[in-house]
Amino acid sequence: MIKKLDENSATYPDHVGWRLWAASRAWQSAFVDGMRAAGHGWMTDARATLLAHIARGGTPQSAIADRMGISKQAVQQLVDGLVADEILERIPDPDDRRGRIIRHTPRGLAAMRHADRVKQTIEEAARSRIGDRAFDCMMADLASLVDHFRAREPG
Amino acid sequence: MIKKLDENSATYPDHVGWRLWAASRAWQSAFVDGMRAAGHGWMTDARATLLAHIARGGTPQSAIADRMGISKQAVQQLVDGLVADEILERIPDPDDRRGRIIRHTPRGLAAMRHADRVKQTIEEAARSRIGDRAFDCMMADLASLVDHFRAREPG
DNA sequence: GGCATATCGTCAAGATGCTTGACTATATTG
DNA sequence: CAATATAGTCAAGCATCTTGACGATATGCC
Repeated sequence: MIKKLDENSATYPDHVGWRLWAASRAWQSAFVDGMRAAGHGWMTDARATLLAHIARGGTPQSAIADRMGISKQAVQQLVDGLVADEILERIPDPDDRRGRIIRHTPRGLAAMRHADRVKQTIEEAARSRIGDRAFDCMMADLASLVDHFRAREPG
Repeated sequence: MIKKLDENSATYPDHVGWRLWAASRAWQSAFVDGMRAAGHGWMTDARATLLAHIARGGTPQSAIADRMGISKQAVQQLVDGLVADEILERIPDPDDRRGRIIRHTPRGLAAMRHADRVKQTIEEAARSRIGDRAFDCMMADLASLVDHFRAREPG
């Protein structure tokens, strides 16, 4: 069994990176827990991240790898699993006969609708905790930060 | 070879969780890249996270697992590797004969001093990108958020 | 003191998520 | 048409994390 993060502070380092890590991890953990509690026992951190990179209308498999920053083979394996669980399906790309479009199955779409509700619940709780203004400010700052890092790390 | 995150936006989902994930991942990636470029080729994401949870004076091994939110066995394996690379060392805990204190070796301390500079460089760039006020605001908001999630997920 | 129970570190085995390398089929470019 | 690049796949392997079991030590209660 794994204990959750505790708060007894000593002289531990603290900086943006740590806080981002902790917040991101906590968010993801809350989401996966919420989905599992709602009957989606197949959800994992990696799958949640992958699913967050698939547009509702479908996304070329190679685009997923690019957006996630992992290898195409890793995407393939993740997608293989989700196809086996009937969450995703591969259809031929009409514009490129080499390619495949990854899109949600009906079951996957239902799960995504559920995921939206779970996310909304988590977000509303967080929003009411730190306040609307601070929350919106943080959202904007995070977006700038992401853009900043992207610019610094060229292909 | 892995491509970095790209920015061609379609109708992809966007929410706090995604931004936190992207920012956290980018920060960690920048840190690891910076350390490796500085000759610390042994640095990885998981090691960086672990090292961020060890106080300069040393930390009981079990406390690391608690703070990181992973199993004590996972911590052991990570520490094993860092001990083998002479970054960390285990010494007996004077207050608990079952326990061990994990602390930095001289080589580890040197690496940590270097890490501080790398972090500072990354942070300063980010700070100048989004502005001091927004940055400080975000730091505070992230701290609230982390506290919030911790409160929601009891041991 | 003595016993029940919990915790610390460890060994072992296994699952997951990622990597690189090699290969085929198709696109693109000149 | 030839050269080169890209999409997806198969295979093998490594890093990270998990659960289960165990001995040694602490802690709490009688």
